Amino acid sequence: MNKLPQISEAEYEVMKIIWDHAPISTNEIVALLSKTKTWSPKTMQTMMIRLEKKGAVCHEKQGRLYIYSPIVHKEDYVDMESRSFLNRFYNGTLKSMVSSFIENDKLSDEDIHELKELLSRKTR
Amino acid sequence: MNKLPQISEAEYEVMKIIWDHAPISTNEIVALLSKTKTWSPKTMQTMMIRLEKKGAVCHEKQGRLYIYSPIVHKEDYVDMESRSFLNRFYNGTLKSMVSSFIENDKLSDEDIHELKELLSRKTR
DNA sequence: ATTAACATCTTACAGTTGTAATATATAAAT
DNA sequence: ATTTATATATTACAACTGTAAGATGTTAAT
Repeated sequence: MNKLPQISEAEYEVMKIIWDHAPISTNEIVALLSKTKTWSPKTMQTMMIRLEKKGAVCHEKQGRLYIYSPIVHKEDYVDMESRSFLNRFYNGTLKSMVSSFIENDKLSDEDIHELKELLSRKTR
Repeated sequence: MNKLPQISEAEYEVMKIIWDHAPISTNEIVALLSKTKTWSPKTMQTMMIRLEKKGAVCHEKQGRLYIYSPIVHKEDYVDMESRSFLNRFYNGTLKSMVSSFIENDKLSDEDIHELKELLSRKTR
């Protein structure tokens, strides 16, 4: 049961690219991130280095280029964050969160309908 | 639409006490926090000062004692954090989160049943 | 009046994060 | 061979966080 590293918000944006496109070179990461972020390539590179130091990703060399791959699994990470979030704000349960959303009218009738659909489908 | 301050994880623990017990003195905050935290009272006081600087709480004096009250509303804050969390990890929708929980078998039959209950109650 | 308690105020310090700039090494171009 | 381009490595720096310790001021006790 290896503990997952903590990944900052900006680092997480880099992780998403790596998860979706690994194995992927530094340049490709920069190109993809540039589509949505205004960060300097230097900044992006700092993220990659930090992610590697944290054990979230690794790289292999291809000539002098770095090719990155994830070590941490996305599902595991999102899972951990979700549990942590629910613990912090909703007594640790999804039910509590959904309940609160309903109470505070955060959900449209449409949303509620879709959720019921989802749940029904699961109960065979 | 005043922007909410960012409140760190440790600061949030202090906020919870203030939300639940305001108006509340420094000493009472320390006493209540000590039940679950091992922090030094100095540390707790630092949190209070930072929360005030951020505009999350305010105080009035009673003799030389400080009596704290929240400025930021808990609902608003949890709301913001929830939206932010969903955006980061679940495309911004609760549906996506619930869906993922179902897919990954994070929910017991019991949980699913209760959720359906909740949702049904709301539809009229 | 002094002193002891104690509340608040000021300062500290290292780790993380956001956000790069500069330096170095190496491959490509001429 | 030299210059140029470019990838990686090193360094920077301030804000935020966790975690307090020490200084100062004020009330309470003697």
